[in-house]
Amino acid sequence: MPLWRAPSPCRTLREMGPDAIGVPARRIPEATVVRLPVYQRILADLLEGGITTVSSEELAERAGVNAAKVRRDFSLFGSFGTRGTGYDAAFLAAQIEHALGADRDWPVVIVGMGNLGRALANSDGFHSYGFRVSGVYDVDPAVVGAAVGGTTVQHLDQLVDATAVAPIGVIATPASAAQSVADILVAAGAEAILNFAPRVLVVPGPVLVRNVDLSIELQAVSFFLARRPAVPAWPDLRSGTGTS
Amino acid sequence: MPLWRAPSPCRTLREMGPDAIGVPARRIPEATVVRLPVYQRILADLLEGGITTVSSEELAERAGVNAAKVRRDFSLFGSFGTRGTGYDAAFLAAQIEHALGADRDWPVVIVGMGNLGRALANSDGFHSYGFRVSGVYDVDPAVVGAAVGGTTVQHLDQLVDATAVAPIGVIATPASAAQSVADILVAAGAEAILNFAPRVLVVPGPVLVRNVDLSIELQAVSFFLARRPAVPAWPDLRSGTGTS
DNA sequence: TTATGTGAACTGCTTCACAGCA
DNA sequence: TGCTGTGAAGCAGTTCACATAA
Repeated sequence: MPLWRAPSPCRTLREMGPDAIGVPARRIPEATVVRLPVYQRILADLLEGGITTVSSEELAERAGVNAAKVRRDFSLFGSFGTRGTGYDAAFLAAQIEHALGADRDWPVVIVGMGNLGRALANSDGFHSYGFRVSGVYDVDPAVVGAAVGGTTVQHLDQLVDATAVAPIGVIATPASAAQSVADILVAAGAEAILNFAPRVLVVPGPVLVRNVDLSIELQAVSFFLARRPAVPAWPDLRSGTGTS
Repeated sequence: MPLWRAPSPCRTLREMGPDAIGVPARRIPEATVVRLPVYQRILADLLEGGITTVSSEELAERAGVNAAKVRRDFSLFGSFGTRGTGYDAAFLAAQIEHALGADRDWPVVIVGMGNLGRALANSDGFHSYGFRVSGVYDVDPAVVGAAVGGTTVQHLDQLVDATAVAPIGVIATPASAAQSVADILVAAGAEAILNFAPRVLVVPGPVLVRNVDLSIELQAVSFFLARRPAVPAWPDLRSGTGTS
């Protein structure tokens, strides 16, 4: 997770004003937010397979969570299901898409074109759900000018106010450069920063920061393995829920 | 986050038996586990800067969390601090290192040598804290045989039981290949899988799975931005806590 | 009959506030 | 006096269990 849990405010629809279209005002738990993309992916798979209706149980199984959680998650946004039947996959997918803002255009700039930056710039996830890589930056002369993910790598100096048209900045630089890149992104008007560098960033209040640290998850793995009761050929308690 | 929160059991030290050396038996919350690497990083910085003692407040500020949380986190492992003074940075770092299992050797195999796989294989995080990339695999003939992160890329077919000496498998393949790679890793004896592919994996009970989905975090960003009260030039409530 | 939507209970994590110790 | 360690309170997220509706 990700990782560093954001204590984000997560404003309700009612607080949002005009955008709230008959949906009850609720605070959406962050835990729910990060499950929405998973449901969305599964619904897309189902639709592609010609399945038009799905129950909370079916969805829960595929998402590796429990059915009550699925129902609770959706109920936070309104009543999308039909009792006795389940959810209309297409309708549900559209609701989630809207909730995630995936029906809007989200230009993204990525700073740092090492392997990670290139992986991100080329990934499906950064070219769908409304996202669009509008610019990629680096400082290495050997990299500047190259074509990556549909754009040409520009020098970081060019970033000055590129974020005026790209509210989301992604930091994929080494840790040592992360804070100064964050400062540049903020100065250029970034509203949110997705930080892949292992550093805690300091940014002004209104800028949203989310951190993803690839090696923290690995360290969490070693933590759990280190205190495992010695590689048990232990009876299958459950098989199939994926996570855990 | 990382992301998909693992409802992991997180066994206590006492349950662990022999390894528990006078430390109180407590269940360590997952939330604490993922903070330990952050503390560890900060302590390393402090030590490098010649600072030998640190208070929970100082540490909290640098980690972007609150001081009570820092104290609670450490107290779960024992009483490491000195009242009136703070924590001995080196001692604390050693305790965290031990808790995370970073004082052991953790061979890791990585499957999928696209940009992400290469980023991981070359990253510091996979070559420190006890981790060691013992093998990297792919199926693309154009990639097999190349040198990456200190080893040579082998064909996936060679993986058969490489995990006998590498309990941790990392999946950095496209989503479509993730489940079959997971099956191979499990068959080869993997005890834990760190999955970067956007797919919920199905694995037998005792295998620990943690998922990191790079684009879910991006989608969470758009969720929060989408319901922001319209780019407020809004009074700094707080500046400096980084995450939010 | 079936499966949603939800009050209520529960579990887990965070934060407060202060006793206890250096 | 200063800062840790921790009961107790508070808050967030999950799960139960069932009323409700198709």
